[in-house]
Amino acid sequence: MISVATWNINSVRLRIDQVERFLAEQAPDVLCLQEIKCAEHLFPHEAFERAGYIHRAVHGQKGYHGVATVSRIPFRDFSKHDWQDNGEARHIGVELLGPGGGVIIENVYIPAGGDIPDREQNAKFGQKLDFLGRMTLWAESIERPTLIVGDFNVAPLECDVYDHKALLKVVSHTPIEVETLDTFRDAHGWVDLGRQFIPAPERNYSWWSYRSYWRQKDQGRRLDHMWASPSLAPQARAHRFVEETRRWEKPSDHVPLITEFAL
DNA sequence: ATGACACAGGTACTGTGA
Repeated sequence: MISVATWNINSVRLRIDQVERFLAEQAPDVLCLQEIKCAEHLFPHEAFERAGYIHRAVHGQKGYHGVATVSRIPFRDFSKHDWQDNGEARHIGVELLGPGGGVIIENVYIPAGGDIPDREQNAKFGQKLDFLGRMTLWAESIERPTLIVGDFNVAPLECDVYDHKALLKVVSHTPIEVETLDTFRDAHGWVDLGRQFIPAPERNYSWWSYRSYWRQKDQGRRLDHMWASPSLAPQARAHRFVEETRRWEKPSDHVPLITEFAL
């Protein structure tokens, strides 16, 4: 059995103690982090080394964004895509060796997309849709069993937000984003493991704003996802959101997801 | 009602998140 986790940590240096606690308590074999917010030379390699996560692939960037995949089972660096073609560090892919050998794990941080859901008025929104468009072209040619995880910054289903009607014009839940994400899903037949194990319309939010009003009212969204290739999905045995981390002191605004595979 | 918070960089305040 292999377990894989994903977590938008919102600064890995600020929250390295929480990462260590999570690794000690949940013991995933692989952890994919987004928004590490540092260049690779400032990544806290020592803490992961001590915890037994001796295999690491870091695609960092000064100040913003940045992703990293750490593991106690061997992997090799597989790919770093720049689906915006602007130099931002939003993806890293690894290939598992040994247990789970041959499986590709893609760790992605899809752009948030700014405030206004209109590419004419807001270039960032267009960049988000174009990022998904380039991912779709890429997905059409995938030939390996693949798990893609991360902060997708889209809550696709009505039950993935606290108020569907109120959020139809809010970036992360607009119809054009959902359609664009659906097109990406269909390009490879990705299986949404979150909804395979926690079927709609059950609540399973992964993100709550830092603004206290939204937190107190449980106004969350499901922005983080784990999707498996059709050939890999049948091996998934369990899936959970570790919601308690959102109640830790000085938490990330996202919580981790974990999937266990019979590999 | 779309406000409220939090991070890095750098040391006042901006860019970013979503």
